[in-house]
Amino acid sequence: MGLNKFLFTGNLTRDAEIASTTGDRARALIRLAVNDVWTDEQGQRHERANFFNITVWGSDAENAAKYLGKGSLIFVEGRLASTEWEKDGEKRYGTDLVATQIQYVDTKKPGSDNA
Amino acid sequence: MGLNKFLFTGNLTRDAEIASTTGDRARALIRLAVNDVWTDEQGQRHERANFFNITVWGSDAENAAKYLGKGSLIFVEGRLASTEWEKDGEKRYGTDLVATQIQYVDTKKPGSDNA
Amino acid sequence: MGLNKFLFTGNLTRDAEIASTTGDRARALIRLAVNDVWTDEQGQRHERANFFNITVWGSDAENAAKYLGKGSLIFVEGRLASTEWEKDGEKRYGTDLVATQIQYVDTKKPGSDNA
Amino acid sequence: MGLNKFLFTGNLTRDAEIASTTGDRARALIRLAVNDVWTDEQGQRHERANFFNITVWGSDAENAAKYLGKGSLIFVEGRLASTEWEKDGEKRYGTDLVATQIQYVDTKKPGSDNA
DNA sequence: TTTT
DNA sequence: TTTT
Repeated sequence: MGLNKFLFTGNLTRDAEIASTTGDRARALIRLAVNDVWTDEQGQRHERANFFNITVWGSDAENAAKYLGKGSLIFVEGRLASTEWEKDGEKRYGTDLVATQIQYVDTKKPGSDNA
Repeated sequence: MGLNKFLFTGNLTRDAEIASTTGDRARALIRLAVNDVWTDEQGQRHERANFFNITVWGSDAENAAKYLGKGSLIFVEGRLASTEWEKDGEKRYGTDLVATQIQYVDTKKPGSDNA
Repeated sequence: MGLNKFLFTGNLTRDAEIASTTGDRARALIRLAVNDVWTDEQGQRHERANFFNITVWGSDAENAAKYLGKGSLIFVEGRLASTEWEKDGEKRYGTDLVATQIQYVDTKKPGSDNA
Repeated sequence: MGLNKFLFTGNLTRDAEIASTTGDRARALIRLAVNDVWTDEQGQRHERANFFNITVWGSDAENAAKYLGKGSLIFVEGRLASTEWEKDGEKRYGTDLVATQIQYVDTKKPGSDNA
């Protein structure tokens, strides 16, 4: 019921690929670099990239695998999901990013147009 | 330069507290439950809560510690930061959530009004 | 396909009421006051209320009419729709606000609890 | 004090231009098309564009005039302001959209890169 | 480590 | 007054 949304613009650091298909539902993984620029209190300019793994489902996943390559610029909207799992008897917590919508700003993949 | 934003509405699962102060800059941690309700293809209703740790800085942190208690309903906006660290010689990757704006929708803390 | 969202917290300036029902679909109108506080460059504090008419559909409309009265505090999420119409042979343009989700923060209506 | 926010992604329907400058404060107007796609209960696909006028102030206005042309894809965040005025002795009410943040997703203006 |  |  609560609002749960993320918004990114960034570039793929590798080609999008189908990671699995269960039933008829494809799942792709997108590795995104989101660039950050800021100036600190001393007026010094800084740059840093943040890297995110984003899960894409269904026909969005199939389109991503077809059209999105390394370097592609996209706008992504999605939801955050909290996860927990166990490793070596120790509980761990993490955050998953699931895309609900992708807009192709600049498709770098050969043979694809920006449609 | 890229767009990097998250938006949540949710309830605190515990009182907000100052976690540390470096120089004059306070840092608080907020533990947020964001409730999700959806109906699947079979018309079955599902509910699930997602839990997020959100870092708050400066005067926002001080106000959070003063006014936000367990159960408080807030709107939070912020940025996602990718992190990497090592444990037992193994690289791990995660995602931090940093608040840039908090709006108090319903303050549950005794002694605080919704002003 | 584009992102289109508004977010408000505010108080009703009058009781919510069903405005019409077409088929089985109810439509209610909510009149919301959203308070604004800011300090100008001279450090002077200002206050102002903004007033918005928000359209609510279906079961949300029925619930609003049942539970939301003058003074109720709510969180509303919704979409903006551009409209155009003619009056006296002159074209006019406006903006409609349509709720997609309402959270009751404080129900002022007698006989309703904050559930 | 209340939350008051809008979020759009859309394309400019014309070049951004400085509308006025008072003191040293520039004001620009952006005309945005926000595309909407949905499928109704009959499975029929619909498309519609919503058109919004957004006011931009200060250096954001100057940058918009420099970098944003017809077709540019942007993300805009801002506040809604209710307005009232009189025309022919009749009171009219409207809603203004004021940008607080603009992110350039795809700058179409010749001579500008997506920096 | 879990809120309404 | 309409963009992809």
